[in-house]
Amino acid sequence: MPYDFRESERKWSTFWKDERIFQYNFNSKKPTYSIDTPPRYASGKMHIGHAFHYSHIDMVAKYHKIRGEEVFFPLCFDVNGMPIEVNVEKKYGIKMREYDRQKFVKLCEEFAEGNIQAMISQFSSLGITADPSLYFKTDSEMYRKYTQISFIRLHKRGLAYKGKHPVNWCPRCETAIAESEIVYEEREVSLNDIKFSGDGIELIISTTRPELLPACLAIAVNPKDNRFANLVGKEVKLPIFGKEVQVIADDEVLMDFGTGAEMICSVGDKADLKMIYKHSLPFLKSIDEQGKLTDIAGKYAGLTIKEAQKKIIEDLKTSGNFISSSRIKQNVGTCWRCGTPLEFLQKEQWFIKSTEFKEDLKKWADSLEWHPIFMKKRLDDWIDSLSWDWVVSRQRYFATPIPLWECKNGHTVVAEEEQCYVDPLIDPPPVKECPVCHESLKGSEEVFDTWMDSSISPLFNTFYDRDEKLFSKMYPMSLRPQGQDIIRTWAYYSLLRGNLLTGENPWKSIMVDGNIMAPDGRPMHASWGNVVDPNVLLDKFGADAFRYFTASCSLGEDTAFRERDLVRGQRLMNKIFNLVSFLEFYKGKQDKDDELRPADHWILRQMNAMLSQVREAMDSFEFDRAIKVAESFIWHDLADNYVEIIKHRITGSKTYENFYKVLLSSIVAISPIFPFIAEDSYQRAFRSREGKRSIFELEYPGEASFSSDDAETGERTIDAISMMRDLKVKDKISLSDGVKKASILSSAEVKVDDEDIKGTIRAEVLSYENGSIEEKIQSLKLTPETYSILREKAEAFIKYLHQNPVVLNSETIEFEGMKIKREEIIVTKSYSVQGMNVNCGNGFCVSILK
RNA sequence: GGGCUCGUGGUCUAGUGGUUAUGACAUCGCUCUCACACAGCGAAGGCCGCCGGUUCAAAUCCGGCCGGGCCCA
Repeated sequence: MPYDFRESERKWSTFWKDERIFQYNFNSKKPTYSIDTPPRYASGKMHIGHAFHYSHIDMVAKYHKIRGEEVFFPLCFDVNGMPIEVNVEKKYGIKMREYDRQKFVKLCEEFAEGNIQAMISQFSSLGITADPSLYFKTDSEMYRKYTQISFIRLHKRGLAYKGKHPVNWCPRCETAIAESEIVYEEREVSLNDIKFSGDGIELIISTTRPELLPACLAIAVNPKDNRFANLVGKEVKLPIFGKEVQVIADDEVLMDFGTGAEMICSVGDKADLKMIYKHSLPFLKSIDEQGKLTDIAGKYAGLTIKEAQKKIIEDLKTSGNFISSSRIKQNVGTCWRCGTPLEFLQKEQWFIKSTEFKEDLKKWADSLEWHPIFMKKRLDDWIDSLSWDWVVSRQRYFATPIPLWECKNGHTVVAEEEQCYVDPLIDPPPVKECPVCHESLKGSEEVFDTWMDSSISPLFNTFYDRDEKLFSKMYPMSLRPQGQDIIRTWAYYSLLRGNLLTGENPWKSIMVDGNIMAPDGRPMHASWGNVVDPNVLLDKFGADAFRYFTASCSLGEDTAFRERDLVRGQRLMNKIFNLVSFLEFYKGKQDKDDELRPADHWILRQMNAMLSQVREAMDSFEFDRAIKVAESFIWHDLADNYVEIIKHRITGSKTYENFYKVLLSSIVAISPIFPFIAEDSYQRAFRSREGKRSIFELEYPGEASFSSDDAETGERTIDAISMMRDLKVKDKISLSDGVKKASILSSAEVKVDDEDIKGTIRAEVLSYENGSIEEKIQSLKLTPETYSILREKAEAFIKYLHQNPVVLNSETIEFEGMKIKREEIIVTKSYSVQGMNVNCGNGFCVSILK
């Protein structure tokens, strides 16, 4: 009966849950291995990318468990923020900003909660055993409390402050628009060339926004641009307005856009914003919330953007400053609701200081262990590129409220720590009135950037401020696993917050994962029709097969989805099932005493090598290497060769015991990747003797002792047997049929295990023959060391050896004045034996006689 | 446009200076063989994206180009 993975997966995931196999034990004496689980965002079903990431994380968790560590792997969900708001709007056909705020938040909470249940069950079917006893959700009061407290602490230390920063603003809806609410549209706009003049100089700039002329702060040119080389640093006058601005150099100015000179205004777009911070220019407000020009626009004040644009162009024409205009295509950010082009509007925002910690941040990042290492460079580059502090306030509903109250004069009162969790729209301020101007206080309507919540996960997980003793034991955590796309957010902000609040990095190492692409190599998009549903895969191939695929992807690299890897995974799963069936079949049928034979030593040697390679690979998060090594051992060494050789003697107790041990060790080694078949095998064939409830309560196997000499003989025996079996296949002799004679043909002595050969091949006799065997050099290899000594003469040397094989009989070989040791040459010979059907390998040939 | 990254048989992939480039899936032979036909044995299939450089020697190091991916508050 073949392996029923559906039944097995159902059974063991329930078993793990009921028996709490993966529950963290706070009283354990084992060292803790803690994982800062990415809180899964609860906006909908998990897709294949999530399944992929969490499978990797789960492999790490299970691996550390069998390495004897107490694994802290919380089950957690992120719910704050816009995607859920948008989903709720869609689901109920409502608009957030036109709906009652508290009711809307309730709908968001319910929506998220509904998804969470579905996600927990998906985790479970993937064999991901994140610990429900360590459950958290980022909108719980307990969690938000620490988001708020951490803000209060940073505020007290002067690290949180209020300043001006632009937000995307829809002048028609009169509201802030989040980045992800922006719809980019290609529109045709006018690019106008306008003449600026100064003290004996003149230059022509290009702009699509002439109405921002009154807010012009500077003219920027590229320092490499010879056309403007003599103008940098000089002052020019704004046409119409007469104000003097400086010509500055910045290498981000595009030389081939328009005339190569551009206005820096406050604030037309993101490029302007960067320039303003970079060159410390002031913020001017030339457009107001309704999209009309402000007082600084002088006679244009009160005009709409369109009107002002027309009027200013007309006036520029009159004054002779208008040179020309051309139509270009441009991506314009528009409001998702009404399609109005958005403005960048300066508003009061809360910041957390980060730019002054740039050098510290790089040092902190440097003291983390990165997997893979190149991901650190991305963070470093991000840090280097920072021009302004972290803006933490958002004008939205479903997130952690900023714990403060304001009076009408703009003074703020921040909540006391004891009040948290606090909602200033509901709860009263800690003082009755503004301590500065005695005006009444109003709760802030703003909420935190959701990264404020997510980036305290390592603090929350380690009981920061809740339990000093636990905190000092748990912090920093062992590992932060995360996606490459959020290095600049989650990793960066967590590193900043953790260090600012505790003076220490939040984790010891970080593992950064790539993405799963569609089979066509592009990202999966519903609209491209290339999405692969993980549930379909689980039903068709099973969770272990899916995990096999995820293991075969190198950490940090984007990999196209490959169903064929699931095919292979499923086959390996069945291979293991059948090996266990074989063991079970012979259980209790041992009726003779025996001794370990060379092949047994050989399999132990191979197993040791496999175990240490898998360990090294898993220690460095190289799942692909781990699965490859384990698979090759199980499939080829164990199943193809060892099982064949012991079939004739498994009724001996030592043989059986050896197979039992090797098989169990192999299954334990692979259990983090193949948890279901591993558990199933354990329960079926090993639990009654091993005693532990689950395979995950066993420890990673240690080194087995073996004799090297015997292992060598074993290897030759394996070679001889596989060549002989091959001959049987070629001669169409059934493998179960006996043969009269099996022969080893060689000119030199060959040490093999006669009994195993006879037993496996079912030969009556094994004879050693020194017949008329012709030896021919099949291939010659030099060790790399020899190769580097011989260099260009290497090929000539190899040719010489081919022509004069006799010299290989001496210890040292002289060639063009150089002496090369015989042992530096690796020779493979080919053999032929006249009149006989033979198979030849490394050092000898074999034949069989029916 | 910038940073990082990837580009290897039909498909996907291993391989960070050396000799005959790894494996999987698919394909084609031959075998129901007593754990497994979800298997075994064998075969075919590659100027390692392109161009140039360094080197006795490059899939591998360097530069440029072309194409894919992530990120750019």
